[in-house]
Amino acid sequence: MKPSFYDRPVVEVARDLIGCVVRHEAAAGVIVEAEAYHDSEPACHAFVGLTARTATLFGPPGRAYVYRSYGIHALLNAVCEREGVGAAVLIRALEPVEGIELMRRRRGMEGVESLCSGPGKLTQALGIGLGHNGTDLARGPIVVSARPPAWREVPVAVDRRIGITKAVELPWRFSAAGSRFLSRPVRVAVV
DNA sequence: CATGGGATTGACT
DNA sequence: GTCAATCCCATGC
Repeated sequence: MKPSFYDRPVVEVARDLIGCVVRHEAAAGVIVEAEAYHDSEPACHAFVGLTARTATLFGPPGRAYVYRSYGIHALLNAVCEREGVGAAVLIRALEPVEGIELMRRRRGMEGVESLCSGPGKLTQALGIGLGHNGTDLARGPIVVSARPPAWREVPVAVDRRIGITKAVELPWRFSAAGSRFLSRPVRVAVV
């Protein structure tokens, strides 16, 4: 997707990313779950302002923000809104579509449903690491591209974000309604 | 300079 | 359901 796609309110981008494809080398999947984060609310890393850690978030839209979570996992985000605003969409789950054997080897499991059903799982399955922080999502090596025809009109469910302790009430989690590949079930409404 | 806390996962009771 | 693993970085002394 072009940078202009990401240079919009982060909640809109999160919703519109459902159904888009993430590829890294020989592995690819359709985004079935994503969450929005914005520097105006305390669950966002950028809430603390511009620091070494958040520099990518405040940078130009359309880049990858990759950080280490719980000392173990790498989590992938797409930086949104204009430079100077700290906002990003966390990619939380993919439906695997290509390189499934490679994903199985990297994850050490068989079931397709568990290969990319979580933000730390999908980076492991796709071979994404901290070295990808700041890279361009239009140029690669991680590439996000438009919805395939079958995903053009996918119904999107809305829910509260997962795994956070602040601003838990915001309905900023989006997912492909009824998908078997989510990190956790949806509790609320469908748009 | 020391410390505390995660946008998680997988193993275990 | 509970819990440990593990490390970067923001904060506070």
